[in-house]
Amino acid sequence: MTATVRAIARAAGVSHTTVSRVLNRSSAVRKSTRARVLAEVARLDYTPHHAARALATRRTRTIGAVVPSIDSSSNAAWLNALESTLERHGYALIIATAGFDRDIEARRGLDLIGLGAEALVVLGLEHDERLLRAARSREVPIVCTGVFEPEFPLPTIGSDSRAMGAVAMHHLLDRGHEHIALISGPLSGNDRARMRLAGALEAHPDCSKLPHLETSLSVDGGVRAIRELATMMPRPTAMLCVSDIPAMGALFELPKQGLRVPDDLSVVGLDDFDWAPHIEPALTAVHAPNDELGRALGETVVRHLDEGKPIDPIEVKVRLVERGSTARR
Amino acid sequence: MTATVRAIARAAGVSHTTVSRVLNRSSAVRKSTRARVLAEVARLDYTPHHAARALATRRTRTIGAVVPSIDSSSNAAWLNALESTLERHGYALIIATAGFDRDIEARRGLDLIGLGAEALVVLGLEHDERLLRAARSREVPIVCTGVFEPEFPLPTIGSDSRAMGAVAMHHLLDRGHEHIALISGPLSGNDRARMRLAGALEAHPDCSKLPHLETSLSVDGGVRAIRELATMMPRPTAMLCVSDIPAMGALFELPKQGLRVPDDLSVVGLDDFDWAPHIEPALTAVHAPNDELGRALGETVVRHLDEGKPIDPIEVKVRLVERGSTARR
DNA sequence: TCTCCGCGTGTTACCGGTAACAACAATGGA
DNA sequence: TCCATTGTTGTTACCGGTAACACGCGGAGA
Repeated sequence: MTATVRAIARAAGVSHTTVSRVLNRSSAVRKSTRARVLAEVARLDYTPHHAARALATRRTRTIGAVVPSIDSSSNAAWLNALESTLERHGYALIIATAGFDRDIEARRGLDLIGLGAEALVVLGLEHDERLLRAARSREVPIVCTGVFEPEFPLPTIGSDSRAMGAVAMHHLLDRGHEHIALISGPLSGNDRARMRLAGALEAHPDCSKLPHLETSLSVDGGVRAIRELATMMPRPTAMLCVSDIPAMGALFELPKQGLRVPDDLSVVGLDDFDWAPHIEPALTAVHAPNDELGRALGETVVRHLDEGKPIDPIEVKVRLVERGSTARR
Repeated sequence: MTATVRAIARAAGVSHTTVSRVLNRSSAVRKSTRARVLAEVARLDYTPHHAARALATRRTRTIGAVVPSIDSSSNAAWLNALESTLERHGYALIIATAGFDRDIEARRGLDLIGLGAEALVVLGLEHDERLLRAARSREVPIVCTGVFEPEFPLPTIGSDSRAMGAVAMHHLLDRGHEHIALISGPLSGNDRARMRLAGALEAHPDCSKLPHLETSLSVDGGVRAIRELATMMPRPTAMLCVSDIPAMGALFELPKQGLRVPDDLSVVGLDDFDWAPHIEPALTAVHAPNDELGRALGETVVRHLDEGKPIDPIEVKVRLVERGSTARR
């Protein structure tokens, strides 16, 4: 029932090609013809049929992203910025969720390629070979985000996960802490978390005996981790949270366990979410600029698709923001 | 370069229609033929061309959602559940962000329709007439979410925003509070917030003189609201946060202003995010089940598109969870 | 034996755009 | 006056699927 180029053409008394030309400014059209066509376009409330155009041009102007879940603060933030950036350039974003399962990630990635995604954004470095092969053979570029590894065969756009861990660890070491507990979410299927953790450990001169608590990636996970930590003897003098999400739970639970921050225990987080400056005590954290990340992703991918520029790795720099949750030992 | 039905057909020595039939089980195909075709499909790594299929079938199996932003906890949560639900039924979700601007929302909604979205999910009741008209004329169903209004001309799937406000207000009234401050994010362009607020006010016998602080929808907004509230004379004995996001900031800032919760001031929130039970004191809040909402949205839309069932309004029930942040006056 | 039916398959057209190419008029310089 | 060039438009094919229809064939029933 909806108008087509041919319907417009008939109404305006021209050929359907001329209508297409008017709509795409692809070649010269007489001013009067153009006006007549545009009038009919408006009158008949014409909207181009995306699938038809995609079929003819072999361009969908669609980008795919596969993430573990939409509703984790860090992903949501860069996805949001990515979507806005793409929109400004006339691209759409399709998001698929895959949890932390590599098989599912591959399946969803293949779905997106099948849907016509012209580029794929995925998290981290580890991906199923089937997905990589399919993307290569169909010439769909893959961008790995949430990490920065300039030597990696695929382009990475993100922050140096190892450095994030290391910066946080150095901060604690500088303040005289040695016995430092590490808290992280699940490491399986999450190489970003593993790299953050590894970066932190490597920065410690004697990392082999640092306690590491692996909990769920939730506020509640942080709470449970602290209950466990409270029983440790000797108690660590500091803790490093590989994600801010459990850090929030930790800051809530520590006082309940009779532990004052930072007097009894210093706490440092990675991510630096918006609540970090306001919680009591304010959380010292390594800031990961997710907005900047989303914009960088979008701009780079668009420049590649529109102008053929290569997708080069980009490091989104992090910085430590010192607040009240850490103190000299 | 990628394989097409015709390429498969040539390789398998059949017609391209037969290949299509094998892939869609649309009519009987001899077992041996079927096997031959499937072998070639696998060998040539064939993937259906989505745009071509969409053009021929006039189905895209794509749903659109227009939200203010992806990275607000409540939206992210139901979007996540919606995406998973749709995926299970073979549908893709395209998310567009529009802030709280009705014009932009209309533009982005039209974009999604142009992209071939078979249904549109939008937040709240107020929408640009152009968008509604376009959806109607193209027979794209629109579902309003984040609200429940059975009498509204468009189907609504969500929680009764007024009731959320009312439940919270009654809780405070029951505990003997009368002088109750209301804190909300920006009301402009956000009818859900306005309805929550209205519901709360209407539940109060003498609502005309209740103070209302409109701040930004952020933790920082809550902090600033409390700084303002601390100067009020006489000071309210309770506050009702129309969203949990500023509620977090409020709970952080209140002790800094020398106000103890709940002794000096009771606090109740709407939404009940995951941190609510863990913050100190634990936040009494009206729980909005966003996961359930996302699933309900997905199932209903899919049932409509796949089975022709009507999209009926669905109320996602809320409940008050009483915790430590509210007390008898 | 003949007809009818259903199964399996191919032929052909169509979905709604874009693009290569042809056609034709008007213009301008030789 | 003639030809090359430019500007404007139409013809036709094609992108990669799906679907209506036709057709040949074998078996069942009359």
